[in-house]
Amino acid sequence: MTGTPLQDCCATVSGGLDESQAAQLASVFKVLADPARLRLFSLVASAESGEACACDLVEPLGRSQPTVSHHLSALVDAGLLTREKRGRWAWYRVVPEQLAALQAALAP
Amino acid sequence: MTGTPLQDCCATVSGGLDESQAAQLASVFKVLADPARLRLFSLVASAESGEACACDLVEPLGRSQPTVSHHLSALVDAGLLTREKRGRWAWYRVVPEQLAALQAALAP
DNA sequence: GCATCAGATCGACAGATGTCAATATGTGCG
DNA sequence: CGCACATATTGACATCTGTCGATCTGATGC
Repeated sequence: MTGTPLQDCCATVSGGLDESQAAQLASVFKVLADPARLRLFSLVASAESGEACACDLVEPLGRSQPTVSHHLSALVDAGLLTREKRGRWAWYRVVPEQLAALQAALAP
Repeated sequence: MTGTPLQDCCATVSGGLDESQAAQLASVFKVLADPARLRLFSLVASAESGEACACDLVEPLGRSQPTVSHHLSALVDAGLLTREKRGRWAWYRVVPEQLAALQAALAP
């Protein structure tokens, strides 16, 4: 889970991926392939202000605080979210570029 | 892994998914979250005729025949590919609707 | 300094997953 | 029928992964 940009350009899923390209793309999908992370991501994405505090994510997810922190780190490592610590709190925002890159990878 | 259509309409990732929606969407991502399956899918997607025979997929993937068959079944179960048996051979095609649904789920 | 709070990290553990060898199923051909 | 071939299924195994409780790290406020 590198967080590096998904591809230089236009290496879509329909193009005959080699093993390393496939591994890289798969690693990003893997992060989204979990209900907890998917819900965390959607919670951040649907935040009014464009960002969400970790403290507001534990309760709606219904999982322990360490688990939420773990999943948020995975989303950050995958380049899907950014984390900014302000005082005691951690604020998360979506990375539209990575979302767009994923979407592009699925384009025929 | 049901293969049911991904959503009735417009339940994007940015909309506050509930647990069951998230689980369903995650199960499709999970199938793509593996290099072997991603490469199989891209091989089928890039086939000239729009379909590919399983016999032509084992060698380029570099994995055993049972493993390839296993992954192809997963892709079919997820609704990403269809399988048609003709004689001794099995032919696979992509399901554009499911691909489009996935793409739509990532739309902001 | 000290107590408190938010969040990250660690350690452990049950359950899921990818892989292969062996075997089964089913199809076409003499 | 009987053999060869293409796939699918089964069983076993090592590895990965999600989860939690306990603990550590920092920041705030008295």
